[in-house]
Amino acid sequence: MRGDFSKKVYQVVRKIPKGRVMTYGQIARQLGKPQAARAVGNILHQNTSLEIPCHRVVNKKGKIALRFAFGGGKEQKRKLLIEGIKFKDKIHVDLEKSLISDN
DNA sequence: AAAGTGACGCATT
DNA sequence: TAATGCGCCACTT
Repeated sequence: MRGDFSKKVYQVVRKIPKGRVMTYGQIARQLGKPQAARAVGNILHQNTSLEIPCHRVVNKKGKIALRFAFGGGKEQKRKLLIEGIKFKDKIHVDLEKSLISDN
């Protein structure tokens, strides 16, 4: 986590409440860089810190990260289920229920 | 310093 | 509706 952008990303991710999720794009937009969704994912991928609830970040379709840092997507899913987040299928969370609104 | 990478997302087929 | 293409951007080599 060298750059400023990383810090901002972590800052936002830390604020995601338990039981809710955000998309990479939302985070990018919230940081004023609507085109940086991919970079956000990249940064979270590198993140190994357990302090940051990066499991609460999914892509726009609600798909979890299959190559999650520890234990792959199954670990991410496990964490989300523990928080009560509902899944539409094996790899997609139910965004209608848990996605944080943009405003 | 240039080129490669990918936990993305939108447009186009 | 599913596949593919491709621009984007922080980070690593």
